Amino acid sequence: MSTISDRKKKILAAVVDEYIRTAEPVGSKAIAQTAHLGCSPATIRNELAELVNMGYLEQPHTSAGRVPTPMGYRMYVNELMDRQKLSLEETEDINRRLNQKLQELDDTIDNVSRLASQLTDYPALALTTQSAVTIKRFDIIYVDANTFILVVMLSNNSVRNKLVRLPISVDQKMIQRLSSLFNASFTGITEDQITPLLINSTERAADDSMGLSSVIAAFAIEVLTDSSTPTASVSGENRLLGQPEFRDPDKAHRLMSYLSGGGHILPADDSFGGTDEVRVLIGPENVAEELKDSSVVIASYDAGDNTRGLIGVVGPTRMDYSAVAAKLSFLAAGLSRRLGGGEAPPEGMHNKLIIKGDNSDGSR
Amino acid sequence: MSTISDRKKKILAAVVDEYIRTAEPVGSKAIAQTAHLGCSPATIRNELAELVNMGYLEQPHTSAGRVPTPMGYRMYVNELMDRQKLSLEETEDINRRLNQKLQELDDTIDNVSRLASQLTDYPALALTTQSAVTIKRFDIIYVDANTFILVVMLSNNSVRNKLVRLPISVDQKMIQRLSSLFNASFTGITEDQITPLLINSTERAADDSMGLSSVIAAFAIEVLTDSSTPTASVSGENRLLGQPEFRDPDKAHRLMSYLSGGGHILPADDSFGGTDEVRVLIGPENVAEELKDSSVVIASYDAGDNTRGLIGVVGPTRMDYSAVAAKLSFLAAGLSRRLGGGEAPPEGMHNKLIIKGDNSDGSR
DNA sequence: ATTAGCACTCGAAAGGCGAGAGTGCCAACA
DNA sequence: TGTTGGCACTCTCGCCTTTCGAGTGCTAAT
Repeated sequence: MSTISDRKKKILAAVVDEYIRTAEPVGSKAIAQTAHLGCSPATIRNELAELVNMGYLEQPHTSAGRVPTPMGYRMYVNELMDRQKLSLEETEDINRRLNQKLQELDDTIDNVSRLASQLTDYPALALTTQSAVTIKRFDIIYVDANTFILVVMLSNNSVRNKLVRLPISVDQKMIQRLSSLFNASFTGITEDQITPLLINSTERAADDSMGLSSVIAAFAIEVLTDSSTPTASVSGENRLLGQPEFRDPDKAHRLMSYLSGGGHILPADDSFGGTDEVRVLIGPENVAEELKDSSVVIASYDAGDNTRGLIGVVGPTRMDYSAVAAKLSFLAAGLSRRLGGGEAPPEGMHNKLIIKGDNSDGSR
Repeated sequence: MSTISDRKKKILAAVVDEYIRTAEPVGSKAIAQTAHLGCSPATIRNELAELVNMGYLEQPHTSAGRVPTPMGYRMYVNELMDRQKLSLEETEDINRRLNQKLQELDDTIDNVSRLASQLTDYPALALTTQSAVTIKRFDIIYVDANTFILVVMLSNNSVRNKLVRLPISVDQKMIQRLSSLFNASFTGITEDQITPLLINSTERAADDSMGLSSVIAAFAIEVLTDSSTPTASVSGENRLLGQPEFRDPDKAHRLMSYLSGGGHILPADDSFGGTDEVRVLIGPENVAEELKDSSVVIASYDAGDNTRGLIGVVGPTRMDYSAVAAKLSFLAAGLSRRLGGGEAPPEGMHNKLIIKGDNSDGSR
């Protein structure tokens, strides 16, 4: 791939900036005015023609302005765009919302996606890629002869409970016995270590003739699968309709349906790097067919207990990458600080914004 | 209001049915064929003209077919449409899904709205109008010197928990003392009965010099407010885009934004009647400006503990009222059976479908 | 009261036209 | 050699006109 002159870069950046702003193909004249390089529209036209040849730009039709190609966006994201720093108001706003959100019930993942969507004004989704979860503690609370409450504390420090009602009577002794037995033998193990054998032995040890053990074990399994199954939450699909590229209802419908289905945004294979890395996937770089002409910006955060969470934002390729990346990065850092175990930078501090993308060759 | 001939009713019904099916203005010829009354298109034209005069129909423009007015739909819903019974497959499908859904975590409200949306293929929302909730049981589980778990069982039989971590150490005795104290004095009371006075006395009784009581009380308050605050869950907004009347992206956007905001669908004033009543609000009968040209079908179910839940479906006025009402009714009955305390009819049984609407005078 | 016939109306789709934005190229220039 | 003004050209978009057809309203006959 041939090198690219400095002036071309400036022009390319100007085209992308302008196109992001207006959503209209941008012409030579406009660039001559906005990017203050001392040269005339004619010169710029020559440069533009070359940028088209190189594959960074394209024209919708012969006599229209230029529009960035995915490759153009890629160049822009990797090298050209100014890494936005958020204003003080913005950072304060985000922190304030974060504090407020996380205080509410810890349906965190819903809140995170909603927050991301509100901040960026694009549809957003949050997901956790929970790794192996184990039970840290197991308690059973006796309510009355037919009722007890299971309480399970997981290795990721979330607590789950379930109310169990029985058609038969159980005495308090039995519950206590079961409680301590489960607390002893079901802690520290992963889901697939809960075997019928284990359940059986517990049952015998507790002198449990009524099969309570299996009910309880079922709950343990349910909680563990549930917690180690990655869950997704999508918010603000409707914001898609604000974007001119989705004026076509069919197009919008397709993408929205895909998203509502908890769309799998990530290229499954690669593992995400460090916390403060932001990944950008542009148009055809996406694996999902439905996303081939949209872009996705993803940030990753430390959700504690070796769990990583992801926040993603979906929009047209003509997305405001700079602003979105900055916001997501900051949001992710904030979440890591609150949820993660590690040594996070103090609040309000800007992390260096590292943006990575698909390392596909530039071919189209 | 003058009476309306029998044949007119049949014609009106035919118009609405056909329009619901095709979304296109329906002409005299089409009716002559579908509704098998032995008369010619010309006769039907005369009748149609009168129906227009009476306000049941209108024409988009002079030489187009007829389209029902809200008043026409109202007549259709109240008297004309055949109360659909669901097929056996459909009822089985719903029951199956219900059983499955409710087994998963009891984020029931989300599941209910999602299910309603899937069933009807319209956007749906579920809400609970929780009444005064009290605490039934209060437990504190000691984990370690700095950690304990609060477990609260509410009068509506849901159980909430919270993990509390302290910068200071607490001994197990203290926790036990607090647990039994709270279990004694915080049960059976509503949120506003938790006064600083009460907290203080608990604090003193427990010999709690570290203010643990207020932390715990804060949780109690949080849970109670949270549970008695009505919450809404909206699903399937995107299905709106499948409807031809929402091909205009702006229109779609407006309504979707409104819905996503947890739109207040109900006319606030009136209390909902019995469980198995389905309410239909047509176009301008809606209070919210955003819904003035859409329709809403609402069913109510018994969510236990004197709590009523609502399931609503939103669509164009040209909505398939019959099918939607039948499905929602059945769904609501199923939910009542599972969640409610009372004497519900057995599974699979069809309840009589009672449809009520706005009792506004027929004026436009 | 119903029906067949017919002129009429109006919107949707198809074609034509002009304006304007933007290009590509060329010749002149530093 | 790179830059610039000039100019003819291209293509879309919006606007107007025309055509077509579905469906009506009215009238006269049954």
